[in-house]
Amino acid sequence: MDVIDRRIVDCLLRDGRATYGDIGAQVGLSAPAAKRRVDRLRASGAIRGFTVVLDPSALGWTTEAYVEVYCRGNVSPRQLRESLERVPEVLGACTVSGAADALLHMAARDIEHLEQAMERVRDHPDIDHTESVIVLSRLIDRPRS
Amino acid sequence: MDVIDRRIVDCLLRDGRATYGDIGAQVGLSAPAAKRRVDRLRASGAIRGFTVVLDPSALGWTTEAYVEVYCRGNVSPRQLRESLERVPEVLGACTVSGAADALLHMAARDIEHLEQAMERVRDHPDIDHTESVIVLSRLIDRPRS
DNA sequence: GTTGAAAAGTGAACTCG
DNA sequence: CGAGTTCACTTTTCAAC
Repeated sequence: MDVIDRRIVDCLLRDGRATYGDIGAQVGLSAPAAKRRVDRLRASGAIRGFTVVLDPSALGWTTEAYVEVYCRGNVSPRQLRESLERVPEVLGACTVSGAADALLHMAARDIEHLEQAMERVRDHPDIDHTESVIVLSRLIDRPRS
Repeated sequence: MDVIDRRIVDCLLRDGRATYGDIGAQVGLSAPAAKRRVDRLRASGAIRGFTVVLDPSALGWTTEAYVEVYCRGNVSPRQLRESLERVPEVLGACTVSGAADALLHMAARDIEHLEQAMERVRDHPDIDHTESVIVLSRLIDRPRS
């Protein structure tokens, strides 16, 4: 993963459907050379795939929340991941430092839908309680850099 | 935005570089019809664009944190956004319910880099103090659904 | 990096409810 | 008319050199 790979990744972050010709032109490579680099990045796992960036409000899921999860005793991260994966409203989850065991990023159509999803999260036997913060307005949403 | 549009979006969430032929095959349309729908979704703003999904660890920014921001007095969300946008390590930001005014999602190469970025965030005159939680391990990272 | 065959993208003309 | 289809034509992909 060198400087050119980085610049290729930058191109793809801006436009995931850029043609290999365009990518090559921006980094000073021919289209096949650019494609070979992208293929290599995919094979190595650095590039997981490609996706569409949606306007969250444009299709329903306008209600977001961040939820701190407090567990009973010691729960392995693996167990926690497996149970949280079953709740599609959980967009992101991570174990964190501090008093809470994990922090979840959740999204739902509305408050009612969010509440239902949080009940499903709390169904897990190891979860003691949760503390949630509702998102009022999103200021920044950068895909990743 | 009807049922077919939803299914097209699902295809693109799974593979943002899917060909119009593939998309059409999955939703029962010809390639040009699929393309016209995707073009329409882009024009309407429902689709913002396309991007690459990276393995976060594969290129450097392995250190993540969630930062609660407490402001002095009343700060407009617009002002806050404008100053936070100047810090590239801020991947996401939103105003929230509860004691804090905003919650930031930040990423950096390492703890030292993160500390520098947080200093830049705190440079803003309206920010009183911050409380941060370091991410230990990421359990789930769904692009969005 | 270059080449060339196969595949995908894309606009136009056409058809159906 | 809006939405789909087929058809021609251009551009891109991609494997071989």
